[in-house]
Amino acid sequence: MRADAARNLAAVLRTGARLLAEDPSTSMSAIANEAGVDRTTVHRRFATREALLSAVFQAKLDSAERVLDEARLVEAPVAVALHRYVEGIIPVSREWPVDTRRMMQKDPEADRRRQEQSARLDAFVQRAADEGHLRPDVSPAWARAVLDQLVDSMAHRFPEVAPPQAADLVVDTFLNGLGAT
Amino acid sequence: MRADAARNLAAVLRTGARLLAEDPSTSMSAIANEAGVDRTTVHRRFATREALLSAVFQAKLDSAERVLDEARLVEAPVAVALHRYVEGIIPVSREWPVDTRRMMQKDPEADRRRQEQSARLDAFVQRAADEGHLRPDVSPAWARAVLDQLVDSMAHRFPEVAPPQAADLVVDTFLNGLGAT
DNA sequence: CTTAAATGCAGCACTACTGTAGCAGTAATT
DNA sequence: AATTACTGCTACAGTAGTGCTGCATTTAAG
Repeated sequence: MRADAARNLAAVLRTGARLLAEDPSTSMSAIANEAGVDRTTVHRRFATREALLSAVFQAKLDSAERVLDEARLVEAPVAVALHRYVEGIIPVSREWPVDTRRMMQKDPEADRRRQEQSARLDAFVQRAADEGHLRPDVSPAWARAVLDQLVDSMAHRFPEVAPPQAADLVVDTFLNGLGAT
Repeated sequence: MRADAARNLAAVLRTGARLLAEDPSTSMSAIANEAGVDRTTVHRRFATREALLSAVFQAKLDSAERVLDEARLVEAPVAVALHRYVEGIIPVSREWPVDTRRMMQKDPEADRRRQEQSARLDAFVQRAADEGHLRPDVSPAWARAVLDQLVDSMAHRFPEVAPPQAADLVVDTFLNGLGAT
C-alpha cells in the first residue's frame, strides 16, 4: 500500500471512530469529509458502511488485545496486572471511543472477539476474588461491571487526566470507594 | 384527551424510549409498529421526529425530577438522601433507558432541564464532601461521575436486582469500594 | 523521469425515512 | 343511541444516504 493511502486509511478509521462515538448514525459522507477525503475514496476501501464499521471495530479490538496481553492478567500479581490493564486501556478507549458493546451487535466476528476479551477480564476478576483481593460478599459480575464503568468514566469524562494518574484513581476507587474512612 | 388516545400516547413514549435506547436512529415506523399503532397516528401527535424525541426526554426528566424532589437532597441526612435518590432513580433509568446526555444535545430546552437536575446532584455531592462523608482527597466531580455510572450499571446490566437491594449495593460500592479490607 | 497507484469530481439508480393529506371505519363518551 | 374523537389505511412528494461508474488529475515510488 502506498504511504498516502495508508495515511488516509488511518485518518478515516480514527475519524470514523470519533464521529460514530458521538453519533452512531453518522453518514459516510460526514466521516469522509471530516477525514479530509472524498466520499468515493472511502467507498473504494470499504465497499459498504458495514465494512467500515467492522474495520473500526477491528482496530479497537487490536489495540485492546495488545493491552490485555501486556497486562499479563494471568501471571502477574493482581495489583500489578490491574493497574497495568487500566493504565493501558484508558488511552485505547480514548482513541477509539466508539461504544463496542452496543455497536458490534450486527458484526458477529467482531462481537465474538469482544466476548473473548471480555472473558479474559472476567477470569482476571475471578482470580482477584479467589486470591482475596475483593470483598467476598459481592459478585465478580458486579465487580467487573464497576471496573468497566470506572474506566469509561475516566477515559471520556476526564480526558485531561494522564493515564498513570487516571489508573491510580480508578484502581483506588475500585478497591476503596469514595467514602471517608 | 380520550382514554384510548392516552394509552397509545404512553405506549409510544415508552416504546420509543426503549427502542431509541437500543438504537438512537430507530425510525418512527419501527417505534409505531412496536407500539402497536400506525405510523400516521404517531405523526398526528408528534409532527416531527424531533418532537417525539423531545416528548420522550420530557417524560424521563419529569420522572427524574420527582425522584430528586422526594430524595430531599438538601435537607435530609446525606446517607438517607443518597440511598433514597439511588433507589428512586434506578427504576426511572430502567423505564426510560434512553441516554439523555448524548441525545439531548439538539434539544436545548430538554438539555437545560437536564443540566439543572445535574446541578442539583452536583450540589448534593458537594454537600456530602463538605460534611465529611467523602474522602477529601478526591474531587467531587469524580465522585459525581462514579455515582452516575454505578447507577447506570446497576440499572441496565443487572435489571433483575430489585431497587432496594440495588441501592444498597450501589451505595456500598460508592462509599467502600470492592477491595477486601 | 516514468509509471502506476491513488484520488477528486460528476453523475446515476436505488432505497429508506419523513411529513402530509384524504377517507372510511372504529370506539369512547354523553 | 347519537356524536365525535380517534385510528388505520393508502397514497404521494421530498430528502438523504448508499453503492457504483467513468474519467481526468495528482502524487508516491521505482
